Amino acid sequence: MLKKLTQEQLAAVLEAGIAEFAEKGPERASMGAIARAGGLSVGVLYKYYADKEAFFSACLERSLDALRQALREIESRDGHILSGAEAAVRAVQRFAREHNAYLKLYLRLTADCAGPYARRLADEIEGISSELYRARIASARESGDVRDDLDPGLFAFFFDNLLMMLQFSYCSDYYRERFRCFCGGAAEDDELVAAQLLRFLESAFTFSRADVRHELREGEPS
Amino acid sequence: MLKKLTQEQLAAVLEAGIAEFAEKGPERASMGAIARAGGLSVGVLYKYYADKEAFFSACLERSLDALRQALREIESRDGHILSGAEAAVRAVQRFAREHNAYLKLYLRLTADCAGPYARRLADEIEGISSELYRARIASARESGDVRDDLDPGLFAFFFDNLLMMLQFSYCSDYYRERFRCFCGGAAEDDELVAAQLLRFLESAFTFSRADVRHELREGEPS
Amino acid sequence: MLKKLTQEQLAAVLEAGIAEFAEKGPERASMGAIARAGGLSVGVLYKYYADKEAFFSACLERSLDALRQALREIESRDGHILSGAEAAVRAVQRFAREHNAYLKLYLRLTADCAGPYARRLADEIEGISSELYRARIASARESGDVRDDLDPGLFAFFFDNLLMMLQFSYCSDYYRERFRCFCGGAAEDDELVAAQLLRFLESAFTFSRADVRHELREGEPS
Amino acid sequence: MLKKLTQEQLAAVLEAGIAEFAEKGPERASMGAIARAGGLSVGVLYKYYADKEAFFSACLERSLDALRQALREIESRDGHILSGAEAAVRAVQRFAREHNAYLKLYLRLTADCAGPYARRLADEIEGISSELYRARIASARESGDVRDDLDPGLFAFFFDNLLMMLQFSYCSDYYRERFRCFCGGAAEDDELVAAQLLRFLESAFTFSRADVRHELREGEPS
DNA sequence: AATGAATGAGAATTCATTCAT
DNA sequence: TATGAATGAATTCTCATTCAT
Repeated sequence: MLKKLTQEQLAAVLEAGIAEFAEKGPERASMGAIARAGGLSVGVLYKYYADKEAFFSACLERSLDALRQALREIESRDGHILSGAEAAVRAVQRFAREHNAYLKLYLRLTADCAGPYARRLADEIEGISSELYRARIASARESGDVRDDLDPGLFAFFFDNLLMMLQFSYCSDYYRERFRCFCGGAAEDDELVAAQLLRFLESAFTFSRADVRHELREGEPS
Repeated sequence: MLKKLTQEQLAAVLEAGIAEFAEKGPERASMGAIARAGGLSVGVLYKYYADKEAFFSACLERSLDALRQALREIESRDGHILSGAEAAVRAVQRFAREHNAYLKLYLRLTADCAGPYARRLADEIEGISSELYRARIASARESGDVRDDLDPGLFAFFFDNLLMMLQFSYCSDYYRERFRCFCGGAAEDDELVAAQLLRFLESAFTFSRADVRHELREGEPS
Repeated sequence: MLKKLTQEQLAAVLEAGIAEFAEKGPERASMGAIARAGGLSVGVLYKYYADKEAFFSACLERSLDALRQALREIESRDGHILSGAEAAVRAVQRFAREHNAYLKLYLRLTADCAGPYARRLADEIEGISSELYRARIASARESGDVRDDLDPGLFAFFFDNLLMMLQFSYCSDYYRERFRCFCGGAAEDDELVAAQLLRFLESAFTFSRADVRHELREGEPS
Repeated sequence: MLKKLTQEQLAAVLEAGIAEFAEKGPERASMGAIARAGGLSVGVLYKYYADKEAFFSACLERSLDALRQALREIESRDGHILSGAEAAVRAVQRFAREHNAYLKLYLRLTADCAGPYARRLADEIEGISSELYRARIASARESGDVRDDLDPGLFAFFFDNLLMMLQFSYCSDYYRERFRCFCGGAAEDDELVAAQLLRFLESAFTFSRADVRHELREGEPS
């Protein structure tokens, strides 16, 4: 009996598929090209995956596993919300550098408005992070670490928006160029970007106009 | 020499193209269907645009013209940077509601990593807003309206990121679903969203940890 | 405007299709080969026929039109049932020589047990001839031209069976060879075959054992 | 040297093949499915049969063996030619009911105009029955049991044609439907069909117009 | 110059056949 | 020697692009 597709081969086609799907889009990606890139024949590919659709799903699943894994790592961190944010920012930067293609694919799917995945994907992925962030924000609010004049959902939404855009700015040609447009060489300096974003977030998270006024008043002599 | 298409005809195909591209995606959009919908024959379409790619690019350009127009309106406003931000947020909301298809198309562009236009278009489009925002921030910094501990480029970048994501959250199926994941029904309440985002921005723009400490100290009796 | 497929071209592809379907069978027939043989590109073929199935149906319809036409010619003849039979036999011979491919196709379809056409075809084609023959036999019986001890349906069935086999014996390789096996060179001699078959039929049609006995008795002197 | 497949295994694949070929047709029948159904691996199947074509041929051969066997049983019968015909008709009916798939396959063969086996098989199979029938007719003619105004070959041919069509009328969907078209419910009544066919044959076999006239004359008083 | 019919390259998918194990 | 996984040629069908009218 011939050995089944080894784990390496399997991983290879999936990676090839992710790259091709990310690069060309699900429609223009060619199963033939993927098989070749993955080092096997179309035939086997179709032995393991019923059709393009099924194979695409498998590629997607692989990408999402990595995404979820990354999320879970951030999730596990305790401590001050800002250090959580820092962990998230760093994770985003690392993930974007390491799994460029995964994010390209993810970005493409989010852009394909008519895509049959939009809804399911959104619920599956964003469900995790939205829940995570909201909970974190709620508990931080209780301990007085964050302002209390913002809706936790919207608060989490704005935060995640900043992370998403950062992610994309590392992987899509368009967003990378845009990043450079805005920031010039600073775009290459991960440390700088992280530090500045955290400073931006710290303020947004922490200080409400009311608080500041209040603190000032508090500080005043009676 | 070709008799130019009348302005109406041109507008008609481009709008037809925008609608079709936004709906079906660049791959599944059919040049034939677009020509028909625009009241032209494929032949003429190909007289004016070298190929599908070029035509897509033209549709995009038209969408972006509208975007630029909206930007210019904001640009013209003077006054405090926060009222500028408010104008921008409102503009984004209005534009997203009115020109759904334009934004879908724009989103697609940003996701098409292999698109040969990505780079050029990024420079062209984002160049405007980045310049605008940076200048505004610089002048606001001089007048003490915004913090001075952030790189103006990154500052502008973070701001624009929030606007971009808001935009997309109104037009793509994926981002709309994500919006709901995070915010529930609040996603439908433009006023609430605008107000909360502005509050978030105000803090991020205005208060640095140093300032707050400083102000507290300043407020203390000698 | 380019001319639509001319009638000749249309006829040409259909003939090419009939030939290919008859030769290779509906599955193995290649649309590409048919288009080439018919002198046009696959593209046009698919412009005029939605898919292989639809094109096959069109080929079939063309064949059946010819068959029906031939039947109608026989049908119109009046007179003695044996002269009707003679007309039928001659028609079968002429048709088989002229429209070899049509009959090959027809034979193939009748052999494809699982084919989706079996039922419909049978009803459509055989309905005509069975009705025709039965009516003819019934009237011939009334006028005493044929025996009256056979069920008209079975009678017609046996008659048509002989015609069918004769038909096939002129067109399929197998049946032609079989024909030669049985009859040697006589198989080539249409006149001889027709004459002998008619003699065979005359007896089968006309004389029942009872009649013969009866006639003998009748002829006897009292 | 290959160890031969055991008789059981051989019989199993061939039967599986016959069933699959009869059901799906030679094109859509899958070698893989047949091997599986027959309890072998594709590999072995291809060790024993060069290709699909060759295997199909072997299945056919097996079917035909059964046919020949049935023929031989009829052959052995002596006696009046009409009782031989009766035996043949009954054998056809029994065989058709019992070995449906064999006949379907045989029918397919006769329809496959391009089949490279058509010729050879026709010679092989039809050679037997044509020889048998011709001899029988010749001896019957000598003993005055059948008319003498027909070519023995054509005579045998017409007779076999009637048997063949009867056979097919019991097994192919098309011919079964046609049978019903012509005969209605009578098609189900084997006894009736046999009786009527024999009556038809008796006349065709026995009475020539000349004979009848002659007998009449003979019967006349001098 | 405009038309839209025709072209044909290219993509998905199947399955007979091979061949490494 | 048996296995059944892997191969890849061949087929259907689509649609961007061309070009005869």
